[in-house]
Amino acid sequence: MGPLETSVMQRLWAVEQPQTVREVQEFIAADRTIAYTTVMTVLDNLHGKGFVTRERQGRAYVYSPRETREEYTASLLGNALADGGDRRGVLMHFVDRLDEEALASLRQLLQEPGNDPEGVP
Amino acid sequence: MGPLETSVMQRLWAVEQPQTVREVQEFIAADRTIAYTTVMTVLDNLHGKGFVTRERQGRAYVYSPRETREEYTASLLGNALADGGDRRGVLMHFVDRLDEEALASLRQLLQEPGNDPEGVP
DNA sequence: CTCGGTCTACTATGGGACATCGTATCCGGG
DNA sequence: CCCGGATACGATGTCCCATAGTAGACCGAG
Repeated sequence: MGPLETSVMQRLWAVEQPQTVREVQEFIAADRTIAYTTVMTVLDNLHGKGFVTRERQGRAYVYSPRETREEYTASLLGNALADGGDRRGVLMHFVDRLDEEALASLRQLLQEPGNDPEGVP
Repeated sequence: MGPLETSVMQRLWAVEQPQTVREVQEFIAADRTIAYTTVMTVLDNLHGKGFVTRERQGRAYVYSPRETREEYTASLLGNALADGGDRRGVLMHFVDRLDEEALASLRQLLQEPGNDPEGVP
């Protein structure tokens, strides 16, 4: 995903409402000049790649992210872990580099019996 | 990192000894045709990007990965986590999708007091 | 019903990274 | 000194992303 595509996604993630091309364009245009059609093309590409969904509202499309930013990032982590070598080794280095805040989150998340407590069907 | 670069890295990771261009080329040539100079260029690029180190052995270079595959992957995870939104949210989805084996590894790694147990300065 | 503005669809162009390899050059051993 | 293998350098082709113009569709106001 390129930098402009990333900017667009971050805009979609930052607001709750689905956004029109115009809204996204105006947001990015606050920082730098960018043509309306450029943003439109990017949104169309993102739609083609399945990163966003869109729906007609009047004659315009409104775009929404398919996943939340956190879900998307979690997918990235999952994919990287899946084909990045020995998983235990990867996780070892990964937690080694986490700060205390992240470690605390992780410990808490792992204690909660999110899935099957001691799974007896 | 492109597909050929990935192949080359995986070869370097798969063996312990530093590899010459020739050795890497022969390995890849087992699957598909590839010119010696192509592999050389890729290794040179990887060196330029800091993914591998090299050292002269006679008149040839021998190449070694700078990091283990697991360290490298862990870096990817760390970077993705760092700029992927709310870290707690990301971690939540991440652990949600892990299988039991990975969860067990993580739990064990988090119990070991790797850094400061209940750090009192 | 027609005009004008807004939106989309299609097309095109340029840059950068990766893949690919040829040629020129260099160097050590026989 | 000369040869074979290695490196250095550079040239192309391809693909993706960024960028944007133009043409056509559509809707609301007179």
